[in-house]
Amino acid sequence: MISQEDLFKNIISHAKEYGFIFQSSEIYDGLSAVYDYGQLGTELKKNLREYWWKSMVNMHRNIVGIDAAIFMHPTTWKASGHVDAFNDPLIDNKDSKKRYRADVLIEDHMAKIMGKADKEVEKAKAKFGETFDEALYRSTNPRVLENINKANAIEARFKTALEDNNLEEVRQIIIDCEIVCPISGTKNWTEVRQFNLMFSTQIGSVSEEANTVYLRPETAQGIFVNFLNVQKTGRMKIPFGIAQTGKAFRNEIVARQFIFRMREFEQMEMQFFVRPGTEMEWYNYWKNTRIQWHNALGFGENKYRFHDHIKLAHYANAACDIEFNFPFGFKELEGIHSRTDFDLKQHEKFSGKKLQYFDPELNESYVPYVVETSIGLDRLFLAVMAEGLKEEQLPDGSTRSLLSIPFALAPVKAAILPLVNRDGLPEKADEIMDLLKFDFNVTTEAKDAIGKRYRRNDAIGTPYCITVDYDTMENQTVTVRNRDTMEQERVNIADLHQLLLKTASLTSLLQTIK
RNA sequence: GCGAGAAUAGCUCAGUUGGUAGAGCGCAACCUUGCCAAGGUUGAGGUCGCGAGUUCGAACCUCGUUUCUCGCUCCA
Repeated sequence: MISQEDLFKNIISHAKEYGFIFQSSEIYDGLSAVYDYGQLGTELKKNLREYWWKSMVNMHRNIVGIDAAIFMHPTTWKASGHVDAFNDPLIDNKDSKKRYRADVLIEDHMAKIMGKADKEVEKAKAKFGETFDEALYRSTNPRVLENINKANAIEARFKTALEDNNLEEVRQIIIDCEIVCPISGTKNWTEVRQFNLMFSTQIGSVSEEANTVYLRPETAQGIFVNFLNVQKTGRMKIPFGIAQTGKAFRNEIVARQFIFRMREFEQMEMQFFVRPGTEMEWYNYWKNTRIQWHNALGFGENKYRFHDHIKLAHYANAACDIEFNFPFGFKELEGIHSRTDFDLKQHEKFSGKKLQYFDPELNESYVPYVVETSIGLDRLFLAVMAEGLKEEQLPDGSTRSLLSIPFALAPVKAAILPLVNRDGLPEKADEIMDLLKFDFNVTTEAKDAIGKRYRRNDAIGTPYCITVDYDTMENQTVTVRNRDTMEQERVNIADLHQLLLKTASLTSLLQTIK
């Protein structure tokens, strides 16, 4: 039995060995938390993207897709809250050289003070026993009140400082509260600085402040700013959705776990615009629809779970994650958020343009509410690799490396293999490839013993090995070997296309979710 | 960001006290080969992650650094 950690290491080395994923700029020692997709990884990733796109866009008559630019007007990110909310105030202790989040230090300090008040209450509780009125004691005892007031005062001051973006004041609070470094125990603090999680660059030749643009930290805003363009030109009627796949960029302080958290990653997301008041209904609809989509991959329902957010982001009135059981535990794979009208209202405010929909049924205009589904393509890729990769024990005692992913997702659908590399068999294999290559990614290979070629294809997840033998030359049939069962059946060459379509195409997978 | 571990051929890994760089698998060519990682011959591929230091001499010892993994931390 191999451990989860070993499994994860196997995934990483298998992904490299067979050309799924390479570290970025490897010959220069790599770039931290950036990865490249190789020849097979690109195919698999493309299939996953297409599975998502077809099910979300093509299979819903009221959802359309766009492809917004990565660069957006800088004001976009002021409106969205990213310029403020994506800034973490950081402070260093000069003695211990440790770096802390200033807001965390202050919040911990407040928690400590509140803890003192709670302790006082506990003490009194023990003293007075059952007759003790906790609420009354809390609101009257001077020592408890003092601590509560102290904490509230700090909180108010801190909140003001954050709202004014006053970093010096944040530092002053830390000094005034006499917060010490947990390591060195000193109050020798540096200035508070902000570490922006957005990457920035300049447009034009002069690097002035006004020309600073950001690489988008999420794709959603490209949809919100195009809301009216799409609604009007597409004559869309609420409820309707706009979908998009594309790269997003975050300058993570800690980016780890292979392709799970990267600085550059791909999102697949859909913003669904609904009549205000109906958002919870749609929120539940999409929770249900999305989990079904995941379950259609056949990894088992116990691999997924919902995680409802208790602490909601500033834009949301309901939010949950679909978590997947990765080799390193249950982690977020997809987010479903009820974003209210926050985003569109913000863009109205900052742009001065109306972003409203006239609802003919109600005979009134309003800013629609938004329900978002947002999934990380790279995380989905990792989930598929983790589920598929197996070291299988065979009855004869040997083992084989098997990538048992859904047929529809396989990078290569079929390998056409001449039994031997002569007597016209390779040419026959080429003929079969010409029949299939327009609709399916197929390969042909004549080198090495047939068994070795079977195993190589097992390792990259090819569902079928089509073998051309001497009978093929006589009666136009081939043997078709199933990747998972290793069993073979004889099939007419003329039936191969239909077989792949029915069992290994995206169409076949999409039909299971209707 | 902190702490721990790791880095030698495409992959998995040996490498003794500091003394000319190794294996298995894989890869390429040819031969052989009638269905589950077959055999043979030949060959390519490494300044041992990178940079300093110690030493007559460093894959090996010391320091720094990069990258990866794990645990904290963080995470719209």
